[in-house]
Amino acid sequence: MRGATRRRVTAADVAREAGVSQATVSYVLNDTPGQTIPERTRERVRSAMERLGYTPHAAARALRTGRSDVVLFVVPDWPLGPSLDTIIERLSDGFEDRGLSLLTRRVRASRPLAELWRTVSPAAVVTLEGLDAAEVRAMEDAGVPVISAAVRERRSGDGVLATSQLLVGALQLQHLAATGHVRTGYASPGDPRVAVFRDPRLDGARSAAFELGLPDPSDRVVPPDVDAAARAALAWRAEGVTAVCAYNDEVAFALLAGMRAAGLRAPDDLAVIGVDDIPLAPFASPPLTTVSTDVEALAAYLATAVLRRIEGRPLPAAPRSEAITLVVRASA
Amino acid sequence: MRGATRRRVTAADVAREAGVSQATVSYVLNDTPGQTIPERTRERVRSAMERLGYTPHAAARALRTGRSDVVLFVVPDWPLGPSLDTIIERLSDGFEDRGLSLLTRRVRASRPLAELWRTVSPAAVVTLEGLDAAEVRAMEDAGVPVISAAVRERRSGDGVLATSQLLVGALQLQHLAATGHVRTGYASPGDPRVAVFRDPRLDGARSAAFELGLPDPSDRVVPPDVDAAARAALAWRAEGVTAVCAYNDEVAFALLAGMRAAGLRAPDDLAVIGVDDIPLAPFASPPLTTVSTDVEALAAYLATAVLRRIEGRPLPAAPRSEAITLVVRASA
DNA sequence: TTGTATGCGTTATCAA
DNA sequence: TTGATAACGCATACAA
Repeated sequence: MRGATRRRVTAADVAREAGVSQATVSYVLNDTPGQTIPERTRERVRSAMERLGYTPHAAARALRTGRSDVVLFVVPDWPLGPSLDTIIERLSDGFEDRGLSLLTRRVRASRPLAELWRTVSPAAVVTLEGLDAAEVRAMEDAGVPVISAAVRERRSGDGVLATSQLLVGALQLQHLAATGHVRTGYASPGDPRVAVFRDPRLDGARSAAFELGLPDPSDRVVPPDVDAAARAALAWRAEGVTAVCAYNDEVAFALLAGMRAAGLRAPDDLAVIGVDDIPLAPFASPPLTTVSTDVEALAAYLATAVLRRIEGRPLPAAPRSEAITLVVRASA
Repeated sequence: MRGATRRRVTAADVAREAGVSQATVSYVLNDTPGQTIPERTRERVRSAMERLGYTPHAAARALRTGRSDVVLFVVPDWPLGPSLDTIIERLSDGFEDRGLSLLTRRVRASRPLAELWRTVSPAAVVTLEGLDAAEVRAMEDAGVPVISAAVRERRSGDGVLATSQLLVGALQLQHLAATGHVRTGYASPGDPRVAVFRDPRLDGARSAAFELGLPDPSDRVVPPDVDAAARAALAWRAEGVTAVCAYNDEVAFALLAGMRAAGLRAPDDLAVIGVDDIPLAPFASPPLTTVSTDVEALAAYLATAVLRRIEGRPLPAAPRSEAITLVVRASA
């Protein structure tokens, strides 16, 4: 039986079975507007489809319409952590019932995308970073809506959601200030690729410090290594720093571990505040105080934005700024 | 300008530009074997492609060949943690230069897949769970290779990689036994959907205990909640348990946090060993001893298996059993 | 060595 | 209310 490769069931087969023309099948399949097909016929066609186990062929449809049922999600190369999963999951969920599939593609940052989207002819393109303007124009010209959650900075214009990383950093520092800290540190991740996120976060912390009349946060790299983290912690202590904003929760975990190794305790010797509120954050020792960026909201926004643009409807109003929440636990 | 939607560049355009027939373009594009095309012509065609910015249309190609450039990765609904990312990333990487795209789709367990693969006509289907046998047969009959990393149990036959979860559990318990523990516990996750992994792992621990003449591990649920975890830890202590195998590192983190809350210390009051060796494992307090399942190897195997089957070549020998490694840190 | 012609399964235009 | 029929862009059997 191997390789018997039964021919696939086509719309023509359904038509024959239902005793109608193949065009009619297409009409009832797509509820083509402007076609008046009596319920009787529709029913006949539908049951024929059912009986034969008909499934429309995506490729044929795509060839004909010039648009596939795929939404291309271009993900930059940087380590993004668990938030990415949330986004992907929410997007897929949102698309499933509309018959759209999410094609996720990690791409080395700012590599030309032309080949990718031209071959796939996606229904839309979603990205996290701000894409090259010329490239966006090319896609839009070709009729491919581009929805981008620019993380870098606020930009006006269609399809751009401003996720203010500045606010994240500011909120961290404000919390530290509110709990009485004056000299602060900023724990940057080892991986340089995340600079796109780190820079604005650090800037946010910086300006918050400035506005509060506090000294500039002292920036140090905290790599995912206990010893190195310990050294960083000690160095901060030596310069009188009493609290540090970590780039994200993973960096915070590393720092906490380093402090433990160095005999330092949080929050008394050094307070630590993270970003993301990852699932393990409550289980840190001590439980991690962090800033939650509500990726769910971001994902939800992206999903509806995509759907709206595919349907040619106007974009929903972007959430004023992401719902950024302080989650206070014990570490700061 | 909006909606000017320039017609796309087709192979015919390239042919015209290069002064050859469309067939020739196709030949050089695909290095069609059995065609002898002089380098001169090839070059002419290639430069024409370049000049016009030609990109083959995936849909048309798929329609013609009956096979798209998409590899469908069917992921079950259970929470899989960071290993999934690794698998996805490795698979995508492995496929990229072959021009294949990974289409990841989370699917509520054991829902019929027919609609999905029939519409997409993927080059192959990769799954983690054992799929319904009839469904697998249907796909293979339709010429779609199915590669599945069965996690449930060892099965013989094509395309099935046995990932012995039994061994994982056994290794955990053996380590605890080797470090002098007699009465042990098993920390199950709160989410019931992961039973597919949990059951064999627990079974593995059980039989290892049996073989060593030790009492059966005492199974308790440790939900992702500090208080509940604390209660579980106390309960274990009360029954004389001195060490527990956690279902995975996340459960271990929760347990460790619960113990801390209950004033218990690892490994003296209760030793804890996890599974997965997640990136944060070294930063646990104390650093987490765990069993690493080497997803990299699994992913690598899956990737080459897919490629081989697509090319119609025989499957590589499955790794005898996954390279399962004990990573000893401080918690057990 | 290259070109011609055909069909893959759909959708959409136009007649009937 | 429905049915022929012509693309869509490409791969390939066959002819030249």
